[in-house]
This record gives sequence, structure tokens and C-alpha cells, in this order.
Amino acid sequence: MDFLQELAWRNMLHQQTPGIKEELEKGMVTGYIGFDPTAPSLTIGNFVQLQLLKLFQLSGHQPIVLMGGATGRVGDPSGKDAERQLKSYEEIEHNLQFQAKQARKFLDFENGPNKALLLNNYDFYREMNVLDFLRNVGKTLTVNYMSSKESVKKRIETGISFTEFSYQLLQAYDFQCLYQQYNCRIQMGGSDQWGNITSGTEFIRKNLDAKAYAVTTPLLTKADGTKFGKSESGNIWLDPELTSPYDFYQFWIRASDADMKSFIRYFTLKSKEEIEALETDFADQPNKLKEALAEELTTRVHSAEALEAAKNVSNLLFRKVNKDTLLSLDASSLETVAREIKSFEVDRSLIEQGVNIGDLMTEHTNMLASKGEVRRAIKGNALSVNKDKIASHEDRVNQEALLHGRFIMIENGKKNKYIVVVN
RNA sequence: GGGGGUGCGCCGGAGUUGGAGAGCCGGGCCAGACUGUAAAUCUGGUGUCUACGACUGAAUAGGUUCGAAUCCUAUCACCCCCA
Repeated sequence: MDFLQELAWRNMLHQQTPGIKEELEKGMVTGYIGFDPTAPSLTIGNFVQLQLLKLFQLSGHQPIVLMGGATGRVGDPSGKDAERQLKSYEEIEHNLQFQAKQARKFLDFENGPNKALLLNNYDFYREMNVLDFLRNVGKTLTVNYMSSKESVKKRIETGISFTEFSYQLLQAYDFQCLYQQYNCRIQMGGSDQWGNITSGTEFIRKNLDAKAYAVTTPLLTKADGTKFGKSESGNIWLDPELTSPYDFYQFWIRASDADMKSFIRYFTLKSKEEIEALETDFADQPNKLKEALAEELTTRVHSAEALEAAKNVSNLLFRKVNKDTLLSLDASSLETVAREIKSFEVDRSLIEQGVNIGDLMTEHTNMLASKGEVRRAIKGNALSVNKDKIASHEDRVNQEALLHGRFIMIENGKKNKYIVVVN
């Protein structure tokens, strides 16, 4: 596999520095991508970067995952129109541990001369004091050069702290350290990182009198212009506690047709031939492509078992949708559904006494935020209990609604489904 | 340090010369219909509640007034000009 060709046909090649093709053809090269631990988990946005490292490794090169223990403490101004809120050291350390664990799943850290490495850039600064920094790092670039970077220019009007302004120095020095300590020649990333990355190649050129290279991928955008990686309910995380495997699977199934063309090439490890075959069928069977994508990614990010559960639940909830099939489900199937979708536990006595539908959905669970929302949903014919539409906000739910003596399925519209579990 | 301005719904805009605001337009978002769990289109909705009604609401806290988003005082945030 040729790394650059692979990126090219996947439409993942945005910018590259000259000479990189020749460098990669010489043999195994080491390259890295940095990840700042500003969130408790990686997202599918970060997954694109992991995918890039994966393809790099599959091409016979050595990937480095560089966790931003240092840079995360400072904050990258790229793509932000306002100053970031600093995270506490404890939070950053906690996030870093979690993200590092996640990243380990996607690359081969065990075998071969090109086995992946996981490093923390805090190690580069542990022994450094502020004077060392100013003399050894800060002297490399002029403020003029740094100010010409897009990430800084955009903030000149609205303001940028010295802290965030310095960020590119840290990232550039990272690259220099990796070059010296690990012979790392390439830095990759999203196209928004181009400025930071080229600061790094500049460092290596000036301080080491050596040549380093950069490759970036186009930032993934959605057909409707909204940011990739966010659903209406927020980020899509790789952590199953934050985004359940079912929700993760559903994210791909529900994706817009128009986005499929880029998604399928960005996210799967399928061969060019397989992808082209799927794309040919796409017009007739758009859902087949979405399923293929959802299946591969759910397996890779979670597991085969998680995919199985997510698919089962999806089938139960979307394929066979009438009341009879719901009633025919056995208790263990419902148990599975309750684990995968949002479920709420309530006291048995509550249901035995009979509870108002609005109270149940707001006070006793938090399916909806207010009773006004419950009324509006009922008015819009959106609410149902066990597949029976709710006609009035005065309706009550009692033990007759219990399936197998302990489950109630409540739906708000086609997509928002909840299970109430009685105990 | 001095002077001026702005601040209401998730966002953008319009409007309010002390006299009716849960309140205009657009976007977003939610739901319904149609579909394929997609898009487009059409329809309804988008502060809270014990709901044909009531309550809260114009940055925050006070004040003047029969009546305040509008006037006054203080505070906060942002913007502009001068130094």
C-alpha cells in the first residue's frame, strides 16, 4: 500500500510539503499526530486522525500517537474564535489516561519494526524552566512569522492571550523533540493544523538543519454545512459510557445520503474495489452502504458483540414495528433493548398506583424537560406508550402497561425511544 | 485614566418617541404527513404551570410612576473614541 496514493483515492489528501513522496519511498518512516486531552473521550472527529495513523502503519510506516499532556494545558487557538477555558491539571491527566487507552485499540503497538508508539509531550517540558523555553524555543521563530498564521490572524481583532499565542511554539518544539529522539520525519493532522505543523518543520530546519514533512487531510464537512461529529444531542464519543454502541451505530445509519460519499472513503478500511462496488449499488440501496459503514465502525470502535446487540435492538425497534411484535418480545430481548437505549428505573408502587404520563416523563425520569413539552408532543401526535398513541395529557400509565411485569416502552416521535424498567 | 454606546427567546435581524408584548421576520431545532431511520417538500410547534386561565420574562439589583424594555441610581459584560 502506498500511503499517499491511498490518501488520494480516499480524498483524504489536502496539503503536503514537497519531497514527502520521495521520503516515503525510501523505506520505513516515522510520523505522528498529536491529540490534546481536552475532553474525557476521543470523538469520531479524532477517529479520522487515528484512521490516518492506521493507514500510515498499514503502509509499512511507524505511527506515533502523541498525547498532549503539555499542549492540553495551554490550549490550541486553531479554529476557535474565543479564548478557551483552561482545564485543571487533574482533569487533563484523567482525560489523557482515558484517551490513551482508547487510542491503543486502533493501532498495532506490539509487532514489527513499525509498531506504534504512544508518547506524552509533557515529557519534553518536565525539566524545562521558563528561561530555557524563551532561549531555546522562543528564539526560533519571530513574532511576525507566528502572527501570520491563520489561527492567530483570526484572533487579532477579538483578542488572544499570550498563552494561546505560544501554542504553536509548543507544537513545533514537539516535532523537533520527536525528530531528535525518535527520528520522526512527518507530522500529520487535519488541515486546520497546517500552520502549527509547518511551524514544526521550520523548527527542524532552523535548529537541526534537517528536513521534515507535513501532510494534512481536508476537514470533514457535512452536506448541510454543520460541523461533523455532532448530532443533535451532542458529540459522538468513542467511549461507550458517553455514546452507547447503539447510538453510535444509529449515527451512521441516520447519516445523510449526501455525506456518504465522503464518509465511506474516510472511515472504512475496505479496499478500493469493495468501496467502489458499494458506491455503485448506492443509488438503488443507499441503506446497504450505511449499514456496511455502521457495522465496520461499531465493530472497530466497540466490539463484535456490541455490534450484534446494537443491530438486534435496531431491528426490534425499526424493522418490526407494530404492537403485536412488541408484545411478542421475550423478557431477555427487552432487557437487551433497555441496556442499549435510554432507560429509566422507577419504583413499582408508582406504576401500581397509576401515574400521569407527564409526571412520568418529567419528574420521575427525564425524558423531556417540561410538561409543556409533553403536552406539545401529545398535540403533535408524537407520544406513544407500548406503540399506543397517547391522546391526552391526562392519560395515566398503570400496571396494565407493563410488559413481562417490568418494562414499558415510551416513544417520542420515530427516533426517541425509552424503556421504563420497574423495580 | 477620560468620554460615548450597546445589552430581551438557541442564533441573526427588525421594532418599541412612559401606555397591550410570551412578541414580528429569517435561520436553527422538535414533531406530523410523504419516504428509506436519508434529502427535498408541505403542515404544526418552539418560557413555565395545577392550562379556554394564570405566572414569570427586556443584562443584574434597586428607585420614580396609575403604568417601565423605555426615565433615574448602582453593578456587570461587551463595543467604539480620546489619552
